[in-house]
Amino acid sequence: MPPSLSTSFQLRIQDYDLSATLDSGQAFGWTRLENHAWTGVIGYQWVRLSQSNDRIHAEAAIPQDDWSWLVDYLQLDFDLKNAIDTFPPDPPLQAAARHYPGLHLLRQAPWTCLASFILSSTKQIVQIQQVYQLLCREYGNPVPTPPHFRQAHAFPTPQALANAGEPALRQCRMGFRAKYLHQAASHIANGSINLESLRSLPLPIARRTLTTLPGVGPKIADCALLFSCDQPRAFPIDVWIARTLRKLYFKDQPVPLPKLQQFAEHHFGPFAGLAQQYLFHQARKPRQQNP
DNA sequence: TGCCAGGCAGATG
DNA sequence: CATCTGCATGGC
Repeated sequence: MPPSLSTSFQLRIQDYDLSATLDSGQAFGWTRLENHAWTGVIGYQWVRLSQSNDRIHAEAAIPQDDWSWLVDYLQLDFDLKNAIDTFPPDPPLQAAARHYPGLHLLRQAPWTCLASFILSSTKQIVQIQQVYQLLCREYGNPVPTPPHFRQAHAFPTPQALANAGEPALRQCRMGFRAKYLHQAASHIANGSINLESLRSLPLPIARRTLTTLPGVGPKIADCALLFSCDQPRAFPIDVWIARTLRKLYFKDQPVPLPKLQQFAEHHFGPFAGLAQQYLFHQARKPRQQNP
């Protein structure tokens, strides 16, 4: 067996906060273990991730000779400092970015990401995580899992969810979103929309494509585009971000969503979506005064 | 207990 | 355009 084939992987890295990143409302399939470790499934790979000082540690279920899928998912090569340098010299944003050094954007699989955000509307993050896990266990393919860990499953394919049917999906506690998820899955499964192609389309075109799907409006479209389709200017505006933008930039006036969207795109620059992630994290997990 | 949650679609002025 | 409402479910 070549020495490069191993179930474990380590990488030295600066400016990466694994826990903040996995727990920032981008991806819903991660389970926090004790001592700051996480387990989840990337594609068809089970992984356990942890961080100590300047190292990311990964443990897979089966030996790997190529970890690029992990590097890609975690965006370990992404130059965070360079991106933050493009932010406007805007005190509230600069402060938010300083509060969460090392918070990155992930690069998820487009279908997994789109589907999980279809489930997200007017649901709390904890509930989205529950429904996500339920869907994986019911309709996802089992993946190799190390002993002493609960059997893991991949996220279900569009075909699997299309075949399941709306009433069955409703059993997974997603309520009225079952119809949206089922229709979206059917469209993707029959090829009328190619999610991978969104990665090379201009942002406005990619948006228009996604919002033709039932249950996908501007917010969910931008989540999928930002978190999985290489669209760093996408700027999802949910209730938290809307509140934050109104408070920080509009003196708490009731500015309508389209106006906020327009403002954000002009104000935050080429990595607007990353700025959004810092503002979101700060709004959702306000940190008590820094020492 | 009631309010609200990483919204959207359809209906009304 | 802008605003309003119904939609399921469950955490706090």
